[in-house]
Amino acid sequence: MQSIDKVPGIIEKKEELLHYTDVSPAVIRRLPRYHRYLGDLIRAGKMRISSKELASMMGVTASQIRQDLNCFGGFGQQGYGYNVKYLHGKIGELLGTTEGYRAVIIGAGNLGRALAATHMFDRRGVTRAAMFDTNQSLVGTEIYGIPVYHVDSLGSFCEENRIDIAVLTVPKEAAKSVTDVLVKVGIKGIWNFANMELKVEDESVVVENIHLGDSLMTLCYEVKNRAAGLGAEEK
Amino acid sequence: MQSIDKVPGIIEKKEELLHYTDVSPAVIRRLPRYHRYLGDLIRAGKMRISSKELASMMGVTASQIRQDLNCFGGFGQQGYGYNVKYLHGKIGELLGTTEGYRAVIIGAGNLGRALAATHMFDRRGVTRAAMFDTNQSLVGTEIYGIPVYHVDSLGSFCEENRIDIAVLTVPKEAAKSVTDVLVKVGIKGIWNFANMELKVEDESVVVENIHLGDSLMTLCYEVKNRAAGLGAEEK
DNA sequence: TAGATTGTTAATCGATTAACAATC
DNA sequence: TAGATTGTTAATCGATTAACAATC
Repeated sequence: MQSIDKVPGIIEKKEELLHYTDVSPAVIRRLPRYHRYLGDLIRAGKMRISSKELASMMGVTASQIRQDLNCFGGFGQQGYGYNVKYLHGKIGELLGTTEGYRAVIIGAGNLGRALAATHMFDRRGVTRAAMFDTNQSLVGTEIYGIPVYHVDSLGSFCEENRIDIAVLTVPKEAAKSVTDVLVKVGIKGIWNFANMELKVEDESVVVENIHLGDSLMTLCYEVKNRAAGLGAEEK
Repeated sequence: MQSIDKVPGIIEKKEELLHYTDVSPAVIRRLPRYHRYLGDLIRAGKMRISSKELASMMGVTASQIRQDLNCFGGFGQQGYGYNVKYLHGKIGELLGTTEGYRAVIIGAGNLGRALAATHMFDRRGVTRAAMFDTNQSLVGTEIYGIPVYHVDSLGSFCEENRIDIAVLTVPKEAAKSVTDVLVKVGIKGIWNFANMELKVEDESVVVENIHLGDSLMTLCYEVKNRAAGLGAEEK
């Protein structure tokens, strides 16, 4: 059997990760989950894993895992499986963790603070450069080590500091005007928690709308129907 | 043309909304979005809408809307379209807004507070009955009008008050033990914000795992690839 | 009635799974 | 070499779209 540490052949395969504009959204939405599980495996000290084993851990088919990964080139090795650290790193690269993205959080309310407090950003290689709010008693302070500025200075701050991503936790009413500023200064991505679907004309801006309410409703649907379903089965 | 207010025939069609165990998850995940748009239309004073018009608003096909709605029976009327209020109400029913569900929020940190502060719950007919935390300085207080109790009393509270849904905003480490208590007292649904995939053996418990980090990573992927894609097109 | 638009069936498209040859 | 497991093609399955008859 081969050494577990050294995986000859894998590292040399493909040095450049190109942009894959043709990969289906379904595949892309699964990548973070793979990344999470591989992170757990690293922490558990596991060095290699087969698609079969990972599949049974994740509750998906081995075929799907192999198919998904092969959208981006061969990360594994026949007869061996996948090197956990290597695969984790590669998926991380695909997901932009090595790009050094810089983010601002707009809105320093409960949700803004909740997001600021997590390690969600650093863990993914994203720097939280600043927070913005209209509340004068917060302006000038720091929240979890992140400086808070007035929203009025958002535009100039983004111009003076390279900012890639904006996290929007402002009230619905403020979202539009904040977005206009962000688009003007060339923001690349907006993570929108304002309770509305943000539409941006500029094609170079990526918007990810979060609708927690939709998730709650889906849960309620399942609760309602699970109960009914189980009741029916008992009869 | 018919009266816009009265939609003869529609109301009488199907009085009982049965449980639809065979409807695909893809359809169910779209229902909350329809519900949102219909809510907006009500607020805008619109009385009726065709699948075609709604489709163009939402950026989907009219076919999909009709197909989706027909999984649950006919909500529209040939030659007329859909009555906005009626359809909104029916989708709301499907999603359990009329079930009078009662929820507890476990964890009174930033995220717990953020969720407690929103109208997300009342708007969907869900009552926030109580919050729970281990922090003694919070126990006995109220947060946005919701009483805060010690986590130790979670089990007895749920037994004494009908609680359907638990919102988990506790640290990863605490999630397992809290879940055990919840399952024991017969919780129906768990909305899990702890940074891990919660698995519950008991088949009658529905779990909805939220992974905000996955969403952030997807955004980063798109930012990375959009940039690359646009660059390529310019050449 | 004529026009409009649904409900529903049929056709297409895409995504998942199975199978297996390639190869480590 | 033999065994294992990937990468990849082919088969299946499910979801979306198109079309149109039913009907308000």
